[in-house]
Amino acid sequence: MAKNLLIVESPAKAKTIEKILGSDFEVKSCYGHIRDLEKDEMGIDVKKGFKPRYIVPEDKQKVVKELKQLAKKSGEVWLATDEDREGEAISWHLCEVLDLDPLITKRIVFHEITKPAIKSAVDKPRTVNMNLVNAQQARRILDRIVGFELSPVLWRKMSMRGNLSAGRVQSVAVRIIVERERAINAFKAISSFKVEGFFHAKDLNGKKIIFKAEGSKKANAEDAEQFLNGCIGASYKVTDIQKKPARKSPAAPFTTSTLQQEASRKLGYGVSKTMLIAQKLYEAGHITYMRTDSVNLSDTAMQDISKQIASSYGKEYLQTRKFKNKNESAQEAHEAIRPTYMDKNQVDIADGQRLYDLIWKRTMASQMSDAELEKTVAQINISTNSEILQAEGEVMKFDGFLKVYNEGRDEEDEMEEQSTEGMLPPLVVGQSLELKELLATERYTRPQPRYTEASLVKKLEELGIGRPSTYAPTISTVLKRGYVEKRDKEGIKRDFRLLKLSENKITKVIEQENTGAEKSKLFPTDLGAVITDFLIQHFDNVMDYGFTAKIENEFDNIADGKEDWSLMLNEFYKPFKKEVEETMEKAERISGERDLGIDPVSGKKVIARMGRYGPMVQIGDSADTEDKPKFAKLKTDQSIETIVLDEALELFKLPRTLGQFENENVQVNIGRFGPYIAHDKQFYSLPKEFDPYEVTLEEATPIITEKRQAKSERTIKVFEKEKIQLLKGPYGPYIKKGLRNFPIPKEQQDNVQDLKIDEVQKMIEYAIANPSKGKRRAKK
DNA sequence: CAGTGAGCGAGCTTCCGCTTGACTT
Repeated sequence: MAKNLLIVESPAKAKTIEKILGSDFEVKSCYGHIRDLEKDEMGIDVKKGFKPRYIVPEDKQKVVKELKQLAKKSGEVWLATDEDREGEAISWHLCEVLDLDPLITKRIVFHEITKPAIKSAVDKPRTVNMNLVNAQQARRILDRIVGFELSPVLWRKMSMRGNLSAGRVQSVAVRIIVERERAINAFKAISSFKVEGFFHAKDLNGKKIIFKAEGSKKANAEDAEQFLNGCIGASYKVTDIQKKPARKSPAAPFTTSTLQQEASRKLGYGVSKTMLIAQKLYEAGHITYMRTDSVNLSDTAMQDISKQIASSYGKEYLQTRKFKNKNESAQEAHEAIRPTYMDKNQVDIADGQRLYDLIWKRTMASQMSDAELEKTVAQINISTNSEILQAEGEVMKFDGFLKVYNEGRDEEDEMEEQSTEGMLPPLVVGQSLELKELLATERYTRPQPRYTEASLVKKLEELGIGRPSTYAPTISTVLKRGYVEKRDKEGIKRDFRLLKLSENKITKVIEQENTGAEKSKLFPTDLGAVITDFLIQHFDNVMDYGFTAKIENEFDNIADGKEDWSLMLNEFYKPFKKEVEETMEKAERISGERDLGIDPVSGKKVIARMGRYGPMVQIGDSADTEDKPKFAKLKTDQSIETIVLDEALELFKLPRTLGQFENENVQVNIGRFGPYIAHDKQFYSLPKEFDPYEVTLEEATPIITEKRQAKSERTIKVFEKEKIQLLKGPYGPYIKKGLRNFPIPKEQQDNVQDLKIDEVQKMIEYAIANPSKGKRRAKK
């Protein structure tokens, strides 16, 4: 008898399931969705009740052809795609393509790839749930409508070139970044003084130590000074000691989102890197599926984990738990991310060990005992004063899960928790204390931090926007479109005041701290900001943070058979399409224009706005044909929203034409690598002792001639058309193309004079294709 | 590491969600 054909989404799953099911089944994978909407005219017949037109995309035709052939010669076809909206739709598309009747074709689901789960699924097959399929179609069609209607509006209204796009997920992601940036810019730091007393004491071994106690109030400068004055000659006494037990519980096992966050915090990985490595671990069979929103662990996994905890750490460390998903939008088609075998500690995957360790530890910890702590709070009385100082200490009584793993924290959470963990010396009520010093330190409130890739994912997940499979691609998209940039920001120096009472004398000092420095954070570009404002202005419905949650609710109703999908789409489409048409017709070009003031030299208006080539400042009116306006590009750390008149005017000082030398203009400018002089299509970097805003023609010409001389001595040959040079270096000849250098193979170094352009091209291509050799040389 | 910046207009671009490909040395 012919084998039955069982179809799943992932090929890695297919292999495991085939082993479990044995000889009755052949298990194949369809590699996710096999059909999608046609791209022409949106692939939707709006007038015929939003009837979708599906096609098999180019890259899926091979898979579909194979499945068709297999289905023909197989016994029964079983559909085992994931148990969520998308999985249900994939099953239905398979019915359509493989010519199966969805009313009778067997459809099974399981949340975990274990023998009992799959066997019991096979025992009770159902059929395709068309309501759920319709909910997916509504989701797909709505996303297509939003994306393919909004994007052309941007093409029409934006003067800047590039592939612009908008969509339900990406546009809100950009909005989050833009609004955070504005909150940071609008933030005004408020300072207050925090009082800390440092006291001498002895620890259990009689060793001298110093411990800290804090005042409860935040004071202004005057009050702080007055308080310190009042403490001159005071004595200090312990008046109360409270001990409280505390517990700490482990976090749930990883989902896609929490894995991305922890890998970012602990390993510094971007979300794409995390997913790439996780994919490799999954394909090698080391971990369960990595695109999941579920925190569940299978029973067999729980047994495996329990056994491992008991044998490695002892029974007292074991405390099993069932975690519940906090996220309403979760569809939980898979398990949490966990190792497939807990006794496996080493993985042979490039870059995979550290991520695997993280997954292993988090999984172990999730089923381990709570950590038990004892918190001690001591009150310290000041004889001259009603203010009370409080010392806090924490002692670990039982480490529990902390033996294995402690979850990292975001900057955002750190701001709220000013933790004072640590040990206190043994203290008794009534004990007198000797003061070392009393400090009143000026502290500033901080704005919220900018998002990292991972904290943006966390935010999107909280809003129910996007899915585990799309978090990383969404971030890539907004970066690729130039709406958002990932970069570092240098901090600025800030003074803060410090009052110190020591040996009954008060001293005042001003110290400096660095503030606002950020690494690898997401910043909105001007392009992202102006497009966001435009979209909010005209399409506030779609741009609303609650929009996805709202339509998800309706998709749920469709899935429950309580709502008709084409009616739901129509309800959305009518006002949306009207707004699209009105905006296309009436809306002004997107410019983000801001008045900065008047140029004192020319008396003309200075504005900042988006131009054809990006954000810029402009002096004078575009319509003025007599006296044409002047333009200058913004620097990378400047933006239309925050630039001020003086900064704008500064930009017009460069590039500066100094005059002519050898009948060619001499210009100074600041480039990516610092100030430079441009002359006769050549660039010469400006020595540090010269200021680009001050340097004169007389100073510049010697620089040109000297550098040219030095260069000519080093030059062997120039292929001018291609801007490729052969140069002499201390280690032998090399190729210079633009700003990059490339090696010349040893065998050919003797006859560099005779090299032809195509030979040199080949060397460059080779060097680019084999970067390892270049790197080794560069390191030395 | 230049210069450009308005609007017109061929013909182009675009969404979200599911899954991994592999023309060659």
